[in-house]
Amino acid sequence: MNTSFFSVLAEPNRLNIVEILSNQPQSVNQIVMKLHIRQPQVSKHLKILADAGVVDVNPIANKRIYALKPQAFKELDLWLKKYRVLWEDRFNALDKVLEKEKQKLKEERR
Amino acid sequence: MNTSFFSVLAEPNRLNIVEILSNQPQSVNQIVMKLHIRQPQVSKHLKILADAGVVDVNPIANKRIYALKPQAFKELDLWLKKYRVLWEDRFNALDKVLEKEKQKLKEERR
DNA sequence: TAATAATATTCCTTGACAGGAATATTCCAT
DNA sequence: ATGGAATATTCCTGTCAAGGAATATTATTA
Repeated sequence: MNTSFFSVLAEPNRLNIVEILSNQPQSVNQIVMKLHIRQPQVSKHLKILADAGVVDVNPIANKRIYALKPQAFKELDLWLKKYRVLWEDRFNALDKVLEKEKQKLKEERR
Repeated sequence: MNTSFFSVLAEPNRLNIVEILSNQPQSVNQIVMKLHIRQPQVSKHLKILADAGVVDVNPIANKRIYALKPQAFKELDLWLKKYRVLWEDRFNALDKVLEKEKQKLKEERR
């Protein structure tokens, strides 16, 4: 996992755009109408999202239909797998580590 | 989902710290030794991570053991659920939307 | 209590990035 | 080819966040 996915979603308007596109692919103007920013900013954000591989474009007539790219989210899901043990593991690894640290301290003092 | 989780992980060193902590909770110095930045920066990044609820601290002697907070990752997982249909759905919604847009255009021309 | 280890904070500077405004580009219909 | 609709790009400015350096704080040990 690299940081580019996180950094593009760190901008509130871009996260909004992603949420909007999660309903269905749509054109720039459709997105503009659902946000409180102007068209040039939306185009800029879409470019950043496209460069990061989060969305892609399909031109239809003189409209451009933006859609989420499944691969990006698939990769995030894969990355997140590593962290599922955090809450799925029934027994808490933290307690064990802390206990071990305390033991080490005691031993050092002997 | 708010952007704070994404924005804290957008910084490469912080993402590194998270990956390091995914192995096990550990002290500031242990983290410093595994990165190429100095202790004050690590402390700063840890503070940002803590403020965002991604990590928390347990003091042991004069060390401070940082650990990932499961809840943060659980929330990301929950958010991501909405996007799983993107690659799990066998039939591709994009094609349908594009087809529909083309239809609309044709109808407008009549 | 003084010294030291471990960690946190402050101040400063610089670079990146978002929005506004204006303009450019692309595509389509006539 | 011309006009208009849809979208993209450029330039500018202000803000914010990261790193460096120095220093402060906290906790432990002697």
